[in-house]
Amino acid sequence: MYSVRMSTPDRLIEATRALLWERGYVGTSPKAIQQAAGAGQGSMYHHFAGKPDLALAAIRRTAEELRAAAEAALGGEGTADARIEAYLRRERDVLRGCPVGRLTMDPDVMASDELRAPVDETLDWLRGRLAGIVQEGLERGELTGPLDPEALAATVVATVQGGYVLARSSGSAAAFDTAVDGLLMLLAAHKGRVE
Amino acid sequence: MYSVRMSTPDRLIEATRALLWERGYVGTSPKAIQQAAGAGQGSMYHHFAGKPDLALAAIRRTAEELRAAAEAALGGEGTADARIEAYLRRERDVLRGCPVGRLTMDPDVMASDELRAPVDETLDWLRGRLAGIVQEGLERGELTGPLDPEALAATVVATVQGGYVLARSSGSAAAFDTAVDGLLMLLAAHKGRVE
DNA sequence: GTCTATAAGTGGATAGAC
DNA sequence: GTCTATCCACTTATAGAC
Repeated sequence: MYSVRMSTPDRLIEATRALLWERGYVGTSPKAIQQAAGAGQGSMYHHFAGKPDLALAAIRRTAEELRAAAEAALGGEGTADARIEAYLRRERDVLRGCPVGRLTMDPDVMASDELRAPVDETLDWLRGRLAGIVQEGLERGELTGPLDPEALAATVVATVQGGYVLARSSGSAAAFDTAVDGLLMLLAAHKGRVE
Repeated sequence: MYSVRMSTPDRLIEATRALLWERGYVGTSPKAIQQAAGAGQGSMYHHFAGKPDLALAAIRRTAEELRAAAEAALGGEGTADARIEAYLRRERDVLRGCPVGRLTMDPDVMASDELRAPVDETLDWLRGRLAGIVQEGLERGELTGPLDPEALAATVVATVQGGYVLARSSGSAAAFDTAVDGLLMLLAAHKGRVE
């Protein structure tokens, strides 16, 4: 039950975000959303056309938040390798998984172009942002080749997404950290000299 | 509808495997299983106690198959790095995702110790198997340090699991391959000399 | 072993009163 | 804007006949 100080649409969106994160789209019912939001049936259908419409609003908000959190780590002032490490080590609710990435395993989300778009765009933006940082690092001598920026960026994002899988499977956040440690260990061989 | 030459329990298990892979546990109903298996309601409940029981049989079979497929690539004769590369590049139904890993995003699977066990055990076995190969590679000089076998193994598994996420998100298997390319590129710096 | 009947509850929504 | 009533299909079974 979200704060009464939030508007009903906001409470509905926040409840949907939490449920999508925890149970996915298929596992989330309008009824569950209404109960979590403290809103009635009629109220929900007054503000949103239905479950897909509400899910879209929730997914967009979650995607935007993820982007902001990633940018906070990636947009810093340090060297390329330091910013990538900051991103990899940023605080996460590891056992809950990635609120955006988990949607890729949801058949109904993937079947809808509208619902799928924010997911695709977010992960794509992240890869591009990381690739740019790697490229920059190579140009500045903070990273030394041979290193393909696009490939490294994809590996970084994949390690994070897969780290969530390992953590949830084992029931321990440590598995995520171990995967990140392994990636940073491999990356260490490509650190350039500080000038 | 599976081959009539399969026993009814087998057809039910195979149908469940396919549906779990595609739609997850939450998204799979007994009715859908029965239709895919060409079996009636009564038939299904005669052979299995219910949905969780049938899912357990399906998950166990899928886990065993995954293990066999991984071992086929990892148990070969080549150098450590060649076997890891063989594992990473083995043929996969990339856009369908990992039939075991996707279950970690299923709330009902994670909530059940019985259903979760085969998932955890499979990914854990895989990590251990890879770590052993890395260790062996270091001892034989096929790989050169500094390289923590456990961490590298976790990164390899995470890259694969995350590669599926990237591929499904973008709708293209190429995203998986790019993530794998990035990992192999990083690993290349640790290849020892062939004696 | 397989089939049909039955059932209480949920899923996802529409209609109309307040 | 929010509430209650109503709807039909689906979910996840159980019971008992064949």
